[in-house]
Amino acid sequence: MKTKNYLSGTISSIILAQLKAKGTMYGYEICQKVKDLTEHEIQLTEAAIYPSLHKLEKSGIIFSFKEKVNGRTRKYYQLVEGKESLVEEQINELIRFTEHLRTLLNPSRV
Amino acid sequence: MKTKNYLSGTISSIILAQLKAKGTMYGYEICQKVKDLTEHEIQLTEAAIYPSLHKLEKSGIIFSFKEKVNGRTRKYYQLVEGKESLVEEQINELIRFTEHLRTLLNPSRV
DNA sequence: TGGTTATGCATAAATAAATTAGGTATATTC
DNA sequence: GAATATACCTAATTTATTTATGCATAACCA
Repeated sequence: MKTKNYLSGTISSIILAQLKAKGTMYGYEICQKVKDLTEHEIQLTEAAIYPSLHKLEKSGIIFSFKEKVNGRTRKYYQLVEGKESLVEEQINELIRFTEHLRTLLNPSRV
Repeated sequence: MKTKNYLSGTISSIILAQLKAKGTMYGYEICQKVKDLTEHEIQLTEAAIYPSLHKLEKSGIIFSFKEKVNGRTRKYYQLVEGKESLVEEQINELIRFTEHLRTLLNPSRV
């Protein structure tokens, strides 16, 4: 798919949805998860995800902590407590957008 | 909705889908149609659509002709014959993307 | 043991796209 | 005659991702 530029603006919501579902994840893990869930069609690259994670952390919606696993350092991310409704809102907004998009693209509409 | 940056990369496909559905349309009309179909939530602005239309025409997938209606000039656009499969492919690619996105955002997934 | 792949983080520069902000002009409605 | 709707357009700014790197360790395989 190469996902063209479709991802634009959606990355942060995708990240938040993964964190909401799993609780705690690290960047590389999120990339792999997205790949797995989309049959390798959506490739959330590391160059895209790390800046996005940093931005989300800076905004106070997620936080991180480091842990050493098998000699490699992992930086785990988690939703900040109390921000759940904000997260949900952002995800729902994007879902609503995709529904509108579907309407606009649907060839069988009236 | 303000549609944030969600639209990024989707505009040309939205345009093509409208032209495919209606046959012939002019820019302003496409903007209104998109607004109508999305309860005013997606606002395809003229500043976004005109450059996109010009680009599509330049690429040879659509063509235009002018017509004077009620003293105002309208520039109609239409899909170039023989490009239907290309158009369909582009629309389907975006539909497939939105389906993947839905999976990624779906809170009830496994 | 040496090379490749996988894991795991990160950033700088370039690119691409929409948004912001502006412009022109006619018709209609109040 | 003022505001709104119709109808086209573009330049400059902003913003985001992608391209292209970089570093480092672990695991696999030949």
